[in-house]
Amino acid sequence: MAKSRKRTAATVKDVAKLAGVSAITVSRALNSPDTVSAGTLKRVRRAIERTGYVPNLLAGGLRSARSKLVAAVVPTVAGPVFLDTIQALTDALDEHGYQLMLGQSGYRTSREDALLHAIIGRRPVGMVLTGMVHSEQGRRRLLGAGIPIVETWDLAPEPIDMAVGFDHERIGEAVCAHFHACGRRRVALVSGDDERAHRRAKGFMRAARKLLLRAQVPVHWIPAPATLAAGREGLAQLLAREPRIDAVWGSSDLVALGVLTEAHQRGIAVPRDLAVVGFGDLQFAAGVVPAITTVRVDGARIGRTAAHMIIDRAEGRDVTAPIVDVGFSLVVRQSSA
Amino acid sequence: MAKSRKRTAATVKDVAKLAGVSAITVSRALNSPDTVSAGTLKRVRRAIERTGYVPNLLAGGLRSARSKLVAAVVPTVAGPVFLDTIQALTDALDEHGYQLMLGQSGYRTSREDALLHAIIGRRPVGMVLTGMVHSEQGRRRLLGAGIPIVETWDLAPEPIDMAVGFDHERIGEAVCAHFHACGRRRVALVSGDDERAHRRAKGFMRAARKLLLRAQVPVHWIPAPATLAAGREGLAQLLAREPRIDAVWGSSDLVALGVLTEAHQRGIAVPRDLAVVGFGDLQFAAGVVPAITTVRVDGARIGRTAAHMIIDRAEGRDVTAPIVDVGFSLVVRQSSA
DNA sequence: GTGAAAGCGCTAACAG
DNA sequence: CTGTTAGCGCTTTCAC
Repeated sequence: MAKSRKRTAATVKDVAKLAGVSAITVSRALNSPDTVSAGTLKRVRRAIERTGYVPNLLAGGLRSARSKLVAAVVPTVAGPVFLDTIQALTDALDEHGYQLMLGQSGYRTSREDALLHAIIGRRPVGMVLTGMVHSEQGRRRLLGAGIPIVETWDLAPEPIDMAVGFDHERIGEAVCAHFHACGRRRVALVSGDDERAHRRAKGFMRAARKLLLRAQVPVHWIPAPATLAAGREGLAQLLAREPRIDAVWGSSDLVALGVLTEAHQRGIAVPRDLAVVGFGDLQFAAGVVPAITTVRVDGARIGRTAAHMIIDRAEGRDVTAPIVDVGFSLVVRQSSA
Repeated sequence: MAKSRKRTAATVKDVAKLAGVSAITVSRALNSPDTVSAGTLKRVRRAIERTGYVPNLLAGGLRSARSKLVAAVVPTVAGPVFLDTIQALTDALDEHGYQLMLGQSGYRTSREDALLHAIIGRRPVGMVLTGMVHSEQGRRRLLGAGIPIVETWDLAPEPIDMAVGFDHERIGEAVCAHFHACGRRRVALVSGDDERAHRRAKGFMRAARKLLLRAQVPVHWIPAPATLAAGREGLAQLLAREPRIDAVWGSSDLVALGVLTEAHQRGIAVPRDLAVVGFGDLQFAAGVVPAITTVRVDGARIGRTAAHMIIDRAEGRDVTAPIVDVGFSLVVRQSSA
């Protein structure tokens, strides 16, 4: 073979030459096959097959200003919280020919800015944010990018653009109300100290004042990441301060499992002596003994909804409901009676 | 303002005009600041600030054929197995100014091909694959793309290009040897039926024949995703077939926790009557009671190593060790004595 | 140290 | 239904 076909990837021109048509016809055969005659289509397709041509979407995106790339930023992928959302997001995007670019902000504001810069430079058609954008410069950059933005996992009071999530404070209220309904009065919290957990705790405490007439709710704060061990430690610390607590809410099921484990070790009967509730409905929550009462949020729905919002806007359709509350459900199991 | 600066993003030209230099000088100020005089640099930087210019990396990548985009494909992100790898990968790439594009192959061969097509079209500088590429066409496409490829989580016998992972069969042997050392003879498996789990099971059985002189090891296969409930069911099924088993290996810690739970419910003492081992060293494994003996794999190291392999090759450096075995460790805890 | 011209691979716009 | 021309925004030459 005279020409080394290996050195550089095939382009529209190569395909066009082989098929005996012009470059634009190849482009059309790919992007709007019905505007091309059946015969030509067949010849182009064969040429594509032969050359192993894969269209350079960078070039196409540059010209058409449609990159079919959607960016998502999460604080961290490790930690099972955002998984369902990411999975559903990826799947929904994929179904429509879009691709996901993933970034981790890592709970640090410092890198947030550099990350946004790197992402915006790739001209995604939209962005999905989980966790707030903290810096003012960051918000300005995003606004300036002029692309659809969906904030998730939190119903921001003033979203940059669109939002799909739920009300963390109301979850706190609901859990407290559940404890109240179970006849618990000496409630306590073992909670992570990220922003969303804080808001859930805030809702819980507000309800505690109203329903349980308790001004003070003992809280043991744990640093990220929330682990089972932190849950065990949390219960131990709480009991040291308040031996008579009768209900504990953990900020994740992992924490709740830790509380359960520690209670078991100390011979504290759950739910008789201590009611325990978690958050997230992680895979093990329903299966352990006692099964963990928890709060379930439809993470997959959040991801799917976010994907469709971005795609709709990217393709020029209006998004009728730019703020979606997916709600939550309290799943009552054995650990709280 | 006469010209609407909002409608379309600022380009090099806008910045150049404002700074009173040519476009190429702006480019140089950004990509090789030391080739530009200090005064010019300052003026360009101010102009960038003022215009809110964010370089279009698509255009740059098109021209320079360097996209600074790395693609990763995992079967699924939900399921905590690949998380550490993805996290470390994202972080390591980010540190070097690279971005991650994430795809899910979803264990289905059908979509694998379309996914590869969509990815290659974006001309990433490299790809990280988790789980094998099954179709022949897929392998050809990858080879044809001519970019560095790292296969992870498995030491493929004949990697497409590079590989970083561990030997699943040897893990199976190690677990079986551990059971043997604990004096267990009537061993059994509760295993997922994906390819990697199969290989671990294969190694286990080979060792069982040698060490325990058992030709047959009872196995309960469970469909993906592996859940705690499946683990409970698994032990129940195994006991129905073989009431006298004294050791069970679950293909994930979640499955092992299910086995533990079911054992507890039936009054089977662990580890006295039944030794239980898991896989993955998930977050809860060390904290539950009894703590779960498990196999730990350094997922983060896999991700970091893969990232560096890709970056090295992308930047023209040689990768001295294109196949890296990160090994594994058996973490012995209370659930097996 | 700086600039002008050319072109990466593709598709929008306008013919025919 | 198909082709020609131009240009997306940047960076690689090659000049000065």
